[in-house]
Amino acid sequence: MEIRNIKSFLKVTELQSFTKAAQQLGYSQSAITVQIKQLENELGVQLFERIGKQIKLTNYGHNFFQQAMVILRDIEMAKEVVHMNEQPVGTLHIGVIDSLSTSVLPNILINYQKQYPLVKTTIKTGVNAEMFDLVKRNEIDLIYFLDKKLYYPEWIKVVERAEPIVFVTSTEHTFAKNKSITLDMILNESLILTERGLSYRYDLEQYLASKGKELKPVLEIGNTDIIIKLLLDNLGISFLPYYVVHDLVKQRKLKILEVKEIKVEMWSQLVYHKNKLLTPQMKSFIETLKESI
Amino acid sequence: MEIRNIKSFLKVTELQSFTKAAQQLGYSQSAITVQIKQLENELGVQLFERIGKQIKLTNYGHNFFQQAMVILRDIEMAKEVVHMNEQPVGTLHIGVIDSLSTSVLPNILINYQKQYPLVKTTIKTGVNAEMFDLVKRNEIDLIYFLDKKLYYPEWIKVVERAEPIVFVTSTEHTFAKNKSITLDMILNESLILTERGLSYRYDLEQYLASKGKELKPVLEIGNTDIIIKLLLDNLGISFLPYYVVHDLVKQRKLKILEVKEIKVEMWSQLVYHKNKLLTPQMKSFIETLKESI
DNA sequence: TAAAAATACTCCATAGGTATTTTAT
DNA sequence: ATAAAATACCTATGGAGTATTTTTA
Repeated sequence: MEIRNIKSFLKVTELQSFTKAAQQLGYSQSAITVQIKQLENELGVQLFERIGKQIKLTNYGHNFFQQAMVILRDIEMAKEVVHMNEQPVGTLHIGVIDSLSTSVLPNILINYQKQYPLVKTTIKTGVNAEMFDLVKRNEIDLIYFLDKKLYYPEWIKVVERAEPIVFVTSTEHTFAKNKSITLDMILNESLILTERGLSYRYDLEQYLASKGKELKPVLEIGNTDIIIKLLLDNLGISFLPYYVVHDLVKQRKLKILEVKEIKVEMWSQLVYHKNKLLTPQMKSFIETLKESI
Repeated sequence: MEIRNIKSFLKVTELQSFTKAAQQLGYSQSAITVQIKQLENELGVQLFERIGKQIKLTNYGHNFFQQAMVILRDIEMAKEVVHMNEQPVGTLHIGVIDSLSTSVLPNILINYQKQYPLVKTTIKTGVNAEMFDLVKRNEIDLIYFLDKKLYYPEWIKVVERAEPIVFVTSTEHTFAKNKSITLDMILNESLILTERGLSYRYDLEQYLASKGKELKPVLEIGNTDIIIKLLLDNLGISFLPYYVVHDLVKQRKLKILEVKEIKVEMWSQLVYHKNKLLTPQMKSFIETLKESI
C-alpha cells in the first residue's frame, strides 16, 4: 500500500467517480482504475461496487475510508510536526574542561537559562581528550576547551578567545611586592601546578627545557579550585589561566607575577562536529557565550 | 512521501544503522541511503546526523519518528479494520412488492430481527418496475417480488418459489359451497382486482382474450389488504396470490374457488444485482428467508 | 449514442541493485 | 584494514499513459 493509492481512493470517494478523480489528480482514468484495484487486492476486499455507471463504497470501502482519512491526516501532520522545536527547547549537551566550568561558564549558564528557560542543559567536564572523544561519539553537542589554536577539518569553531596563562600567588607572598620576577626565582619556590600534559603546562616545560631547566612542583592537582584555595593560604605559586583567578585578583587576594621572560597564551575555544546539525539550542547558546565574553 | 520510506526510516532508527536496516528489509544499503535522503528532501530537514560510523536522530528526526510510528500503526489498523463487520451489522435495504410485504414478509422480518438484532432493516415497497429501478441505482440490496420466472444477466437470483394465483371469495359467498366453478360464472360476478399490468392479472387477461372473453372488474385496487377487507365483507371475488389469503383460508373466513380451466402460477423471487457485493446482512437475510418459506 | 470503467499495450521514470568512493575507526 | 555511508551508474520493474473494449444509461 502506498500513499498515492490512498490519496486516489479518497478523491474517488469524494467525487464518486474514477474519471473525475483522475482529472483532479492529474492522472489518466486507467491509472485510477489500477490504483484502486491494487488497494483492493492488497486489502483482499472490494472497496467499490461498480453498478451501472455509478460506483458506491462497499462496507469494506467505508471501513477503509475512515482509516484512510486518519492516515492522510497523520502524514500531513508529520510534515508539519517535523519542523517543530525550532525554538530553543529540549536538551543541550555541553562538554567543558574543568577550569572553564568553574570560572567563566557559570555566568554564561545563568544568562542562558534566564533567556531560554525551556532548555535543559547537561554539562560534562573532563580533560580535553575526554571531551573530544564525546564529540566524536556524538554524545555532546558543543565543547568548550582551552588549548593552542586547534584546527581540525572535522570541527567547526564558533568562538575563540586568547587566554593568557599567568604565574599567580597570594598577595601575602613575599614576591607579591616585587615588580619584576624572574623565572629562576619562581622555580625555587613552592610550585602548585595542574597535571602534566595540560597544554599550557606543557608549553611552559618546553620553554624551560630549551633553557636546560626543569619544573619541580611540590604539588600537582588537576582541580584548579583546590589550587586556588592553597594559593589563598599562601602556600605557593601556580601557573594558571588568567580567567580562573581574575576575580580574586580584582579582589586583591591573589597577585599576578610579572615574568618578562615568558609569555604563554592559550585559547578558549567553542567547537562542534562538522556533521552536527545545529539545533536552536546550540545556536542560542553560542550567541549567549559570544555576548558573555 | 511513500510508505516504504517511512518503514525504512523506522527500521533505521530502531537499528541505528543503514546497513542493518537494509539487511533486515531486504534492500541494499544504498537503497536505504536514497530512501532516507528522499524523506529528508521532502521534509526539508535533516533526519540523521552522520557522525563517524554512527548515525543518530536529529531533533527533526525525533519529531518525525513520533509521527512515523503513528502513520504505520494506522496503516496496519487500516488493513485490519477493513475486514470488520463481517458479522451481520449495519443496514440492510430491501425492496418488496406490496402484496409480499404484508403477507409473507412480516414473519421473515421477525425471525431475522430475532437472530440479528444489530441489523437495521429498511423496507421499500412498490410495484416491480419501481423496485427494479432502485436495484439499478444501487439503492436497495435485495428485491423480493412476484412475477413470471425472470432471468436477466445482471441479476443473481437466490430464492424462488412457485406461488399459485387463485380465485378467492368470502366463505359467505354463494359460490363458496360449489365444488366446481367455471370461469364464465366468475366473470359475471363482482370482481375486485389488483391493478392492470400486474403480471398475474395480465396472464389471466391474456388467457381470457384468447377465448374472446374480457375482465370487467367492479373495483381495481392496488393494495391487496383492502381487497381482502372487501372480500371478508362478502363484496365479491378476487384473483390473488395464494399467500396473501393463506391465513384467512385456514381460518375459514375466505374460500378458494376451484376453477379447473385455468391455472395461473407466478414466482416469488429474491434477487440482487450481479455487481453487488454480498454483505453479511444480505447473506443472513437470504438464509432466513430460505428457512422461513 | 454517450459516458464510465475495465482492459490491453506500451513506455519510461524511478526504485533498487552493483560497484566504487569517501570517511572514519 | 575494516566498516559504514555516500555516490555513480545501470537495470528492470511497474506505474502511468494511449488506445480500445466493455458495459450501461
